Amino acid sequence: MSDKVQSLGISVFHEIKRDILMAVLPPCQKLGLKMLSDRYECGTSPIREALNQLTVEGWVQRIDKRGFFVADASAADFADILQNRCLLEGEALRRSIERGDSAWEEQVVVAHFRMSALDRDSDDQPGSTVSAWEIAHRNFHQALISACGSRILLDNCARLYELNIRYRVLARGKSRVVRKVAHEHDAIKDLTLKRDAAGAVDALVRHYMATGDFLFPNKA
Amino acid sequence: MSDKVQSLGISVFHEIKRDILMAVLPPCQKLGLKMLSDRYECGTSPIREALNQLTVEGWVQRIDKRGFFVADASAADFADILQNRCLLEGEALRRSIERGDSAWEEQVVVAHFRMSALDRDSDDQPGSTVSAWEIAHRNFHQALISACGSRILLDNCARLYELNIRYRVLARGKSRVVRKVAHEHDAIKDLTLKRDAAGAVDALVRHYMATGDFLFPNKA
DNA sequence: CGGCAAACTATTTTCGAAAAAATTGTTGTG
DNA sequence: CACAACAATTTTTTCGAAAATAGTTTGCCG
Repeated sequence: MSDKVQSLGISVFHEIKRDILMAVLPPCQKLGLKMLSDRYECGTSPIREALNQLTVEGWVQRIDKRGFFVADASAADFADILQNRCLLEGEALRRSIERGDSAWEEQVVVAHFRMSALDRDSDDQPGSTVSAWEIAHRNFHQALISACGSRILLDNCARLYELNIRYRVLARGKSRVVRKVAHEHDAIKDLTLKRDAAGAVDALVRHYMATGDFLFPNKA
Repeated sequence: MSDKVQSLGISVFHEIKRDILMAVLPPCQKLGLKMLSDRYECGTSPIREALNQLTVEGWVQRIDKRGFFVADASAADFADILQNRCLLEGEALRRSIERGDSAWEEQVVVAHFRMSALDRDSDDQPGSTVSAWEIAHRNFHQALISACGSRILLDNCARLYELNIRYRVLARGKSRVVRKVAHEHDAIKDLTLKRDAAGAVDALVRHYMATGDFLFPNKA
């Protein structure tokens, strides 16, 4: 299925991104060329290629002639990501509800069903791979906004969504209690299918803000 | 002032971006490594470095193992950029008006004044350099939203703004008449300084949409 | 002991060439 | 004449090393 024969630079890009996202490579970690070259078993050219892209996407910070570092993580940055997600996904959901056809509705229903099926088995072991639930959750949120009609908006939402996951991973362990989000997802799905744009967007935004308060109770 | 000793990859990044923006490198143009290596007088490594970053920013399209191309330009893409600019800059302006202090007001006044001073000398020769008015115009719009408080939002606005310029350049010559935008800028500035968020955002959005209709009268 | 410069080490940046893959061109066959 | 298989050429991708720059240690002198 997946293209086995793709450039090293591209596969290394995804590997490094995953390792930063899963906090295997912690914030501010120096990303030396030699170290990465050993770790991912390839020359420095593909590594450099990946790092350049990751820099633009906000995963990596570059200091000219001084090297690459994993992007710093802060409550302020997290809040910024959250705010922008609310703005962008809110608008995207509004447009999806306005423009979505029945095929889109089906997508939403299926994605929600698959995610719900995984809710019981909370397999969030602190490994280095993305859990099945994480993928299903991502697909659900993606499905909601998939009919918005704007490629740029979708790309930005996807980018912010991934940046956000890192904070969930970083905060994992700090809070024992697992928040119950299933009913929130249910509400978003139902309001969306009822084409209640204002209600659905409101539920989505509150869903995100609640997550934010949960991870960083101190800051606004 | 400017750091003379910066990496080749970084300077080439800006050069190629400028050439795509100024349509010296037209849409869909094949960007062969050898061709670029000759043109910008350096090895292929810095070129590749620049192209990877430009790909993420949306200036260049990459097809794995088949090379790089200048991103295609279409009325649909232009409309998408425009819509997203309205959404993002609208929100950014709203937040700026809410949060901006007197230093911000000064910035807006100064930027507007400097742009107005250049309005008479419309020096938009079809060269390969960005005109003084273009820079002043950019600064004005940047100043308006500079107090929004969100780095991510500002970065996205800057990116979309630049992507938008290319369409202005591409459409140049197709329409003889130069649109008069000075009074629109005046209105945006005045409403902003009056802290009339709704009015200012409305004026800003209509300003952008009018530009869109002007460049592509056919499409929505 | 402390500041400072020279020498040394480590790392990033850049180049040029080898390896891998795609594109083009050619020949032979149905 | 169409078309598939094969050879030749071009281009992308990757590597390894040279050049350039940053960081560190050493040694000298006030």
